[in-house]
Amino acid sequence: MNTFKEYIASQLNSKSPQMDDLIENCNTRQILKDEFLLRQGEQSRYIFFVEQGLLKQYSVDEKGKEHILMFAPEKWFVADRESLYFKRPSLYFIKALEDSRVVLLEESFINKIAEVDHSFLELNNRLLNNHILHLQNRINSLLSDSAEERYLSFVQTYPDILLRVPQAMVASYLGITPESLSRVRKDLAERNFHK
Amino acid sequence: MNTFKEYIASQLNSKSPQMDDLIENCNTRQILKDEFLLRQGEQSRYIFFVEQGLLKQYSVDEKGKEHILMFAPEKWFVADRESLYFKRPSLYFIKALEDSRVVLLEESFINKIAEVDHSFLELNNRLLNNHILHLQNRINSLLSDSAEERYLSFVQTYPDILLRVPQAMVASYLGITPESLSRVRKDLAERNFHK
DNA sequence: CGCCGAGTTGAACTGAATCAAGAAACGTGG
DNA sequence: CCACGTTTCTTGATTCAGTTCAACTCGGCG
Repeated sequence: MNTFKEYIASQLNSKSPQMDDLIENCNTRQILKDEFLLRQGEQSRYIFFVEQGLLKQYSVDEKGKEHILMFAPEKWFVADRESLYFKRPSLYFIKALEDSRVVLLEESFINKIAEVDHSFLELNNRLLNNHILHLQNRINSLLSDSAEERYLSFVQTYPDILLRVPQAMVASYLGITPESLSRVRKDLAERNFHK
Repeated sequence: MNTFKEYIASQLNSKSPQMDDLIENCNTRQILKDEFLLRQGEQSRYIFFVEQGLLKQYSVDEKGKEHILMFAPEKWFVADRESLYFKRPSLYFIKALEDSRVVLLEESFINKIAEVDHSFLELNNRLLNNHILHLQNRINSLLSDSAEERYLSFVQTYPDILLRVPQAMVASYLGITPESLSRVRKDLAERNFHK
């Protein structure tokens, strides 16, 4: 098991029956590989928490090319905050890369649970701050680093995800073509070999 | 005038003398062009609110090249959340591009003011969400768009900043060289002229 | 005047994209 | 267990967007 309830319990030191109630009232959905949780143009109503499986958030440009904004494996949250929070049609898709189990959290959930347990706000804040710093560092990496450097730090940061998704998706996350990633890997392998 | 107090008042509908107290107890600093508010390697203690002037947050890579993560004009917040929130040495610099007046907010300020006025958490949340969506859209733009497209959307989004900073800094924000930006602009001008 | 920083322009170069073809890996049904 | 098609990955040849480096222009300002 790897539930939302357990995750919250592990992050918060307090417990209460009312909180358990709230958490158990959330919708949990079992979804299949390639199912959508959100489509470009739709308005998103939920923050998603991944209990099991793997999601991707991505955009599709005019030429039909995918650009992956994030992968969300177990214990991660994904949301299109622009759509959810500012009630605008979403620019992004969210789709399952594996059969997954996902908890759907309405926007009001945060407020409700915060009423019951004030330390939850602390957690929420930590999560938001953490998200921001990751995005910031990714921007910095896109501005500063070569394709190879970005690949290496991806391998460092997400070794688990590397093994779970096709190479072409890693390329899309890094902002390069699958062909380029293949060559980057070839170069690295050769340089490693000749030591 | 263009104070932090006024800004908060404009964003919140409630007012209280205790809140005014808290706000007035914050340090405000007058800083000169080219002064630093944060250096790479230091640990940041503050969220900065710009009352007047203009800041930039940026990194410097091994080759000494600058990469601008954000500009912060009047009424904006800047912080290195990685450093502030997670107590790590900062990867970034924050520096004044003009003589500026900046309010220094300690991390605890958020908690204190939230105790006094609960609707402040709402505002804090809106700001964090807003920040996240901007970062996300910028990543998407770096993944999807050409230099020219990124320049055009910069012009759209920050027409004011465009006029206040040297072109080379816009280039650094966009992730291209000053020479490239010069050529992008030339091309745009020519294409506009021929019809 | 003459200098200085900011911006432009040119020519050569390079990292990554594109297009096209082939090789491996994989699952599925016979 | 093999034969099959499908999706994934690699490789090569070519093109292209953006970089690099160097020289030059321009406008302000002492």
